[in-house]
Amino acid sequence: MNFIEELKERELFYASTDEEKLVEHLGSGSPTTFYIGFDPTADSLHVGSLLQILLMVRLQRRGHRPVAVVGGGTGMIGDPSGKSAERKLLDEESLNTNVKGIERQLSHFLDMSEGPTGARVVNNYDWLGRMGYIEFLRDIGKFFSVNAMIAKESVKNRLTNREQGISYTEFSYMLLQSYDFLHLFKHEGCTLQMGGSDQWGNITTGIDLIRRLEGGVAHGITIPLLTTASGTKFGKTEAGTVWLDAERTSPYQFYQFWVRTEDADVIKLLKNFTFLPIEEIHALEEAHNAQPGARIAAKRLAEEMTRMVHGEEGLQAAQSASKALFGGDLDALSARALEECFEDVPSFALDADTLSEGVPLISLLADSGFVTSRGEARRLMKQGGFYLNNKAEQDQELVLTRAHLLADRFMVLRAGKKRYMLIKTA
RNA sequence: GGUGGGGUUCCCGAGUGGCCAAAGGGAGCAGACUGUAAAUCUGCCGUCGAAGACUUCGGUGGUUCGAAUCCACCCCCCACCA
Repeated sequence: MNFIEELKERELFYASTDEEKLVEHLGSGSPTTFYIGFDPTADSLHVGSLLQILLMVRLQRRGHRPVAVVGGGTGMIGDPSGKSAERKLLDEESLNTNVKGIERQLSHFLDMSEGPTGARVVNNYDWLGRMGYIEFLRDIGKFFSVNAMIAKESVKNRLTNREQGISYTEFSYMLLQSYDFLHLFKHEGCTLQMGGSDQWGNITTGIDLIRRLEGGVAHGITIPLLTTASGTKFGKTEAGTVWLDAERTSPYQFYQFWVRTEDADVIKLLKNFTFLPIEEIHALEEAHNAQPGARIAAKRLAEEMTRMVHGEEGLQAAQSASKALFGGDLDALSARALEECFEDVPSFALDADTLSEGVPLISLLADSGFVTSRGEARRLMKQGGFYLNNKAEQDQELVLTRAHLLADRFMVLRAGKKRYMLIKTA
């Protein structure tokens, strides 16, 4: 099975340039160098970009050579594709921090070893940053037709939008991305760019540029943008974006994110994100349909993803914490089991002396960050959604003392069915 | 630089002197139903609180008993023209 077929089978194919030639190119026996660009809008990548990373991994495993371009230069501009509003520009310092963080994460997934298929991470600021404006206009700008540029969907939307226009800066974005491709073609022998379907215009423009300036042949593949069956943004939870960095999204939270995948999405996500053989995914689908309540597929998805991102150790922590919290009777849990949860579950340290004097529950809820305000704490309790140590608690005047501790050290706060926080005395 | 249109609570978006903490929708949170799913229904959704009080409608200063709403100046965004 060739790469394109693999992508199609995994619902990861959206469009490509001449498919026949592309397949031939990739199957020639020698490694093809390909690239994907990453936006340095934060110092960590999130589950959305993970899909792109895994795409690189898939192709690298087939004996090709990945180049990850971190957009240190283009990040200063902002891609108008898929955006309805002008982007805020990042300053150089935070950009640098972000670039470093992303580089570190990419190296976790890609094989960075020396050799013909060893991955590289490059920063396009290295070539864009030192290019002069006049030089750019003369050498590159000359080859772009404004007529063609304004016909691009991404630009057209912003052009016809009366409320939100497009700045010259953003308008120039596609030139820079095209230049990236050209640069990589010349210096890295890169002949393939991949990206989300919103990148199609930018990719083809780059291919055109390579043909015109170098007479070279380059290719492009796009994959579908991630959406969920219920139309919400993928990769967001009540706590915000799901990051790959354990500091930002703990393995427990990461695991939980995947466990809660909607039925309608779970099989697609298994195909998109995991390396499980397609036959195994089909088997999971059957098992799921046979007894959907068991959430077999979602648990497997969570397991695979957590292991992939946080390792076996992270997976163990996430699973044991999940088991402890969703297992039922907290009283039966040992201090040790609770302690293990702390590594991962959001927690808050409470001063033991303060507790001896008594702490109003409402205050603790707000101060620990469990809820955003005292008003919300009251609301939560009034509506019956609050649990202290897994027992419903509606007394808004309750003052906590040492008597409320589990195993003499802990308290477990819970909102609704699934949001937990552990309070630990110190 | 000119003309016109805008900047409202997380987002979109009503509101043009008191009835406005501010319609409606979305997002979010909780409850019911469930399977840590979806859909649906219900409640909540500025802060503190028992009531009630306090802060908010780009900024600053005015007018007024009273302003998100009127006036002045300023800042920012958009469109068209130059």
